[in-house]
Amino acid sequence: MKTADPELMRAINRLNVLDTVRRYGPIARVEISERTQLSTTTVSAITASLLDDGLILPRHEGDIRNEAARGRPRVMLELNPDAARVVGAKIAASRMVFVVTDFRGDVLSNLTLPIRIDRQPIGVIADLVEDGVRRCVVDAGLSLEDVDSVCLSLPGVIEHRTGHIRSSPIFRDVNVDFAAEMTARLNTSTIVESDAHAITLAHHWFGKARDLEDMVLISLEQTLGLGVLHGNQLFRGAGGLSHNLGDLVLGMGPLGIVRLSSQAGESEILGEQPAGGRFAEAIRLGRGMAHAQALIKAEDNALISAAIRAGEAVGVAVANIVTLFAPPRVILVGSSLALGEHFLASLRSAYALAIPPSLKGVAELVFDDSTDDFWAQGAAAVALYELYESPWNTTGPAL
Amino acid sequence: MKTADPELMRAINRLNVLDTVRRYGPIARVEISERTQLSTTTVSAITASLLDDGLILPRHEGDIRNEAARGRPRVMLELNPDAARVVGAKIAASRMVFVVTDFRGDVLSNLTLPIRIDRQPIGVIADLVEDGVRRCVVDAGLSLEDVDSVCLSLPGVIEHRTGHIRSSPIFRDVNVDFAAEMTARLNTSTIVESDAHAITLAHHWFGKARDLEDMVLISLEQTLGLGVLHGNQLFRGAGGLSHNLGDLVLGMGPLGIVRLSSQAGESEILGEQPAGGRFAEAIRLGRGMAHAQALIKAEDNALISAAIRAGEAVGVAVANIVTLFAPPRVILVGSSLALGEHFLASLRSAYALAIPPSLKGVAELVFDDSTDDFWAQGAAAVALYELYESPWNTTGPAL
DNA sequence: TTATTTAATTCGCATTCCGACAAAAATAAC
DNA sequence: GTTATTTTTGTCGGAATGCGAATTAAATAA
Repeated sequence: MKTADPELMRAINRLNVLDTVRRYGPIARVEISERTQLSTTTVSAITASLLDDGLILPRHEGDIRNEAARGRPRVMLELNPDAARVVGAKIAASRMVFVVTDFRGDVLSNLTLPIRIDRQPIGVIADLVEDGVRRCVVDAGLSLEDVDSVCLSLPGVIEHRTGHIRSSPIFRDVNVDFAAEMTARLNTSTIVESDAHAITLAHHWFGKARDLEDMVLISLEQTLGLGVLHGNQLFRGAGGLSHNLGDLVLGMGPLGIVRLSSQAGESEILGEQPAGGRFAEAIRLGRGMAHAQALIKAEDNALISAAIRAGEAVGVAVANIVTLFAPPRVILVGSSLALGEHFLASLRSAYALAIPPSLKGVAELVFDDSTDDFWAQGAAAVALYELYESPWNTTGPAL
Repeated sequence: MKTADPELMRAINRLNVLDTVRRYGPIARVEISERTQLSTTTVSAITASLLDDGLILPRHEGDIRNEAARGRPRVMLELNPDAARVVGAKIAASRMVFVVTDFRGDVLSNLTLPIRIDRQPIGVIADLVEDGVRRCVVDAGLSLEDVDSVCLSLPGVIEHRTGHIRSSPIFRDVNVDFAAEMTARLNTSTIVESDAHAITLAHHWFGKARDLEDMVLISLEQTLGLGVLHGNQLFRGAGGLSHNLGDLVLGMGPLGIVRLSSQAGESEILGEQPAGGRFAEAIRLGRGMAHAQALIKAEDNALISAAIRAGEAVGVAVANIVTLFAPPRVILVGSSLALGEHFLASLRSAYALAIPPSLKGVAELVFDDSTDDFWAQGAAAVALYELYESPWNTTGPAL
């Protein structure tokens, strides 16, 4: 257990204030005091220190005051966008998406590389990632020295704490210390995180879970992932392990184990397509779901039944997750949502059937089809959060 | 978020020291300092305060010293057993078990009431519980005024934080504020907790998880419960909700939803027995599993196949839990373990099939058939933990 | 009897947060 | 235009905390 000393105390309160400024910024000191339950004295001291470190700024321009406002006007504080830059990335099987954001998480530049990297050797992938990061940083008018941290998000089982990729559908090798590899290549602090966790934080910071401190997110992509937010924090399993939902067992059929991935995995939904055909080509390029959507509109029966089957499987899985975590909201994201109403309807009805009566109405189902940029922005948020936590001026006490 | 002030700091460190004394006591101050990473100065100050409050005692008698020990001898510290008394209880459908423990969690007296309370009105159950607590306290040679806290553990969905019983197989009513009801009746601070959580803490304190800070426990009784230990703490869901594993969906059969409880619930395993028969009578008295064990030994084919079916279902469920939490150990407890080798073997093989290859070997399966007393002792531990946490001398600073 | 070794305590310092008060900066009243 | 009022922000001293250095305590070894 971590020992509680004054330093930890300050770290906690600093993070608390900083995060309050992030969430509710521009915000006056008095309001920070109200929200954090810290005394105005303490808030003043901490904000002074944060101002001194250049992490926040007083807002002068456009002092919006109420008409009837009396007394000394509030000085609004907000994050200093220029306090840091980070890179967030979503690495998927058929594309990589990079964003550079400022200290607030606002996107400065983005870059999509539509490259199929499936099962390439680690060196090739690392080359491509390195290239993407560098190009995106240049696009933002920056140099890598200006970047404080990089967070790469990928599908699979990612051990954030150690930087290892235990297993990922896009890696041929297992148990790669990708964080160390990329830190060395970029000469910039680099961390890794599950893509599901990244999009979970994205929704907590910018999306459909800003108002919640507990929720669950399920990502339906090539891999099926899970993110659990618990008390405003990502719930990382025992060893920082992420969850691989696709491995969940839905039943023991006559042919053996039926896993969720075999019903709702991207490749299983799309099925075997004749090589060289237009559909197969679309899949190879990562446009499989978009193509499937078009085919479903044209009433392709095989695809429609696959979508329905997948929806049922996911609906049951979601119900099981809700049974375990009882979150107030479940957000579903990922490319499979593009399958359309057949998929969603069967998902909803399977969920309604599978959810135990006692939990009926506890969890709200929300569907979200964000762009890949949003995922990458979430990865950036992971990097930013670690910056917020890190002690900035370890060089002696605050003045 | 809780604001970090010196008071919180002290509370954290006090709890840390106290818990270290509990776990490793009798223990010298130097060793506490090593284990907690607190300075010897701080440990001295905190232990002085704990001694002052009478929560710990120096051990004089039988100073076991190493032969070759030089220097000033260590003063061993241990919990003061008389610092507090608590009552822990396991309330099940066909019996109630009470224990009175001292501050260390050692059992002073125990009492089993083999009463069937299934679905009785709340008043009747409360009467019986009140009676049991009072009798067990008297058995320990105490009066209720000597008891600092009572913790009642029951099956079902229990909201520990608010003291409400959301739903329980032994309650006719739902959403009962049982903690308030019993606090009023006993005139003693009373809390409620899921029985699965109680036995989870029992294993962490006294049983097969003393060495772990993360683990998962699955209880197989009338109700199927789950306890998750995360960082030495019980993981309580969003609203302090407990988990009801029986509601997990294992598959969509031709007859609709197949829930775990329909395969592995106690009543489903034992099946419909002819009313008035010996078996039915045994079930009514809570001896169903013992009876079943005897029948299985006598090669009752219906029961054997039920046991095998249940084992398969539980094995799959355990694999799914492991997929989500990746704990280093899973402890299985509960009356259903009495089904014997057929059940265990099919559980193990289903687990081996269902566990994803990447997680093979991550979790160790441990079976435990503790007495009901152990469950009740776990409930007592829940009560004790809250005492450890609570600020003892809010009356001014330490001297 | 003296030196050595280990454990525990005392003392002073740095840090934290907080309450009371004072300064700052605006509007409202005259 | 000057003064009073209101609200926000900063300053100062107090209380509590943990830590490092030095000191005391209590035993064995020489």
